[in-house]
Amino acid sequence: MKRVTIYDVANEANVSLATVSRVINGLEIVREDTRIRVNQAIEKLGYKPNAIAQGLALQKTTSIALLIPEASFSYTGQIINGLLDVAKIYKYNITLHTTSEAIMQIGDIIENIIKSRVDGVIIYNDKLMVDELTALTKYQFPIVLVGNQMSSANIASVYVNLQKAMYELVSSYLEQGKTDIAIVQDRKNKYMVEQLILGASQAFEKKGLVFKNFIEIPREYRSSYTYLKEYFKTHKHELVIAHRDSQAMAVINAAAENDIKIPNEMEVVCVMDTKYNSMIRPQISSFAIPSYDLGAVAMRVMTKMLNQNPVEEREIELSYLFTPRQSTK
Amino acid sequence: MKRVTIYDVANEANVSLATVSRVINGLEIVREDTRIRVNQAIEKLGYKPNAIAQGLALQKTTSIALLIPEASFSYTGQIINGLLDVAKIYKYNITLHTTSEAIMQIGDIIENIIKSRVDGVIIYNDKLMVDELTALTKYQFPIVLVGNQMSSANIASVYVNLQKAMYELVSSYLEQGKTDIAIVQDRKNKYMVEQLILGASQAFEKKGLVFKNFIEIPREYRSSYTYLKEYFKTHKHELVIAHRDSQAMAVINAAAENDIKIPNEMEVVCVMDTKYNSMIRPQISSFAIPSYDLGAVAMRVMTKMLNQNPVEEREIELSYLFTPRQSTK
DNA sequence: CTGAAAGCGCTAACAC
DNA sequence: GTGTTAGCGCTTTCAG
Repeated sequence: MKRVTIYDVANEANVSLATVSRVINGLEIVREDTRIRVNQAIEKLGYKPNAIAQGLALQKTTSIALLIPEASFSYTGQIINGLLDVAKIYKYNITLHTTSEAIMQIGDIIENIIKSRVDGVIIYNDKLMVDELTALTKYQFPIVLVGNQMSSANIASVYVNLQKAMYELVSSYLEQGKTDIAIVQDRKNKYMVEQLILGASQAFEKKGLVFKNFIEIPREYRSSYTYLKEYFKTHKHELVIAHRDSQAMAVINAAAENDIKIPNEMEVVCVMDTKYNSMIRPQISSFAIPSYDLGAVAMRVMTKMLNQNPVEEREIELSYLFTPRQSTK
Repeated sequence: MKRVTIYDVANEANVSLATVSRVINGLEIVREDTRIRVNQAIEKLGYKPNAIAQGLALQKTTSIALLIPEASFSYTGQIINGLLDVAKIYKYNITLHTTSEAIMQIGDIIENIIKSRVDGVIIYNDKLMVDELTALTKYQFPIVLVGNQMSSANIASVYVNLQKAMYELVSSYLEQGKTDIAIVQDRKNKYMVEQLILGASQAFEKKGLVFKNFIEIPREYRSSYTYLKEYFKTHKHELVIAHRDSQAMAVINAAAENDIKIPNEMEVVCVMDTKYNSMIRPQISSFAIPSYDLGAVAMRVMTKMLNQNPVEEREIELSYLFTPRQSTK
């Protein structure tokens, strides 16, 4: 099929290309009959406006870049879905970019994003990447962070206050006199885990105690599970907190292998909620994080910023809900 | 930061924009010293070529659309990762599009993709969507299907032969005299399940038998699990096959709740392999499907087609490997 | 209400 | 080697 341009349509309908442009953009100032004529021509020729050319002329691409850490789809999936759903509504396209562990690449990715002239960038990441952020900041476009609290002139953020969540959870355990509480490291989500530790430490402090049970998975262990299996031979806690479902499962399995009964001898809480938490036995207690909403709201804020609408709140905190299951008493 | 164009760079470096263009495109026919001068100007002004303008001029966007079913990230994650890694190498951008159950939207999505003038489309989907495919076919660009076997002038595909996998698996059970084999429906992956049934039926036929244990989850059940819990009160099979991990887990859990011992009283196999299969206890036997490679190869084939390279094989079959775990004897 | 023409930023002949 | 110029397809004043 030959490329059919606005020009062909104009010819076919015996109008100027300006008129065709008006029709496809729904401008009211076109007479009924010529509009119909143009539409027929469009139909007949199978004309589809070239978004690239429009982008050039309008200086905007109606597409926004999504930056997420590599291989994180299982817990990013809902966020992406939320994002895409509202992107669809506002007719925005999403370009997908992943950051791998190799820091090197990140510069290239940013460069690539800038060249692509997206209208905005949505970033979901563990680490705050301050440098990269400022690099992006230079280029006008709005940035929405999901998961991290932070804002500035053209940066907004949508997040869940994990620190508070952790503070509340840990506090409630401390109230019960349970002070042997541990957090499992999640290398892939360094920033998140920092928040967890902060919240826990705060709760401990309030009780005049010090939080110190951070279970670090040594580099040489391929998986948390292999390490934890050893770990629980000689350790046991009243409560173990993990960030992701797979880590929580590793805890559950490793504990089981060492005959530690859950929840009676040890309780387990997973922070991020996924469907897998309720699929394993015992089902894992977790925080219901509104992942879908995180994405949806982020995209919504983005569209507001793009339309120069006043954004009342640049730091939007979404609520969580602790969902007790079988892994806690 | 003001928009800086190729023109500004040309001015700054006292050359014509053509020369700047040559430099940024790495054409050799530029003298050393002027190239350096241009590069300095680029550096100084912080110039980044406008990919949109390039796209218009070159009639290609170096970006390709990825179309996947909504909410399928958990089992599509690896595919996307493979895709993106290769895309990065070849400097292609990926735009993400998801299809929801509502068929209505699909037309809009296709329309959108066409308008965006991507160089190609990669589709991962359960159903073959023949209509939509032909709609896309009209528009020149190459299409790569992942998961489905199919090809034509500008359509290639990368897939795993699940039918064969199923045939082999079921055959081996039939050889052992185990004929009570069931497959669990997966609504989200209709096409895949069809293949499973085909393979199983074939194996049965060869033995002069008929396969008929297709466990259909009634519409009214929110989840497979709630249905299966009832189902296994009155049913038991020698082998149950599920497509996705979550379905297999539902089987395992529902069986356990009805005191059916796995694998002794009933064996379970999951087709698609995810990390969760080995996280649940008993660990679920499954086929190791090279998801990452599916994505990577798909993208590689795409680049070949885009560069008019001869594509030796338009239907690329990747191999699977049965990985026995605790859910089978 | 419609048309003419300039311009969005860049590439690619074609001259010099 | 480097500059000139004509597009790429569309939007948008500005006239009429």
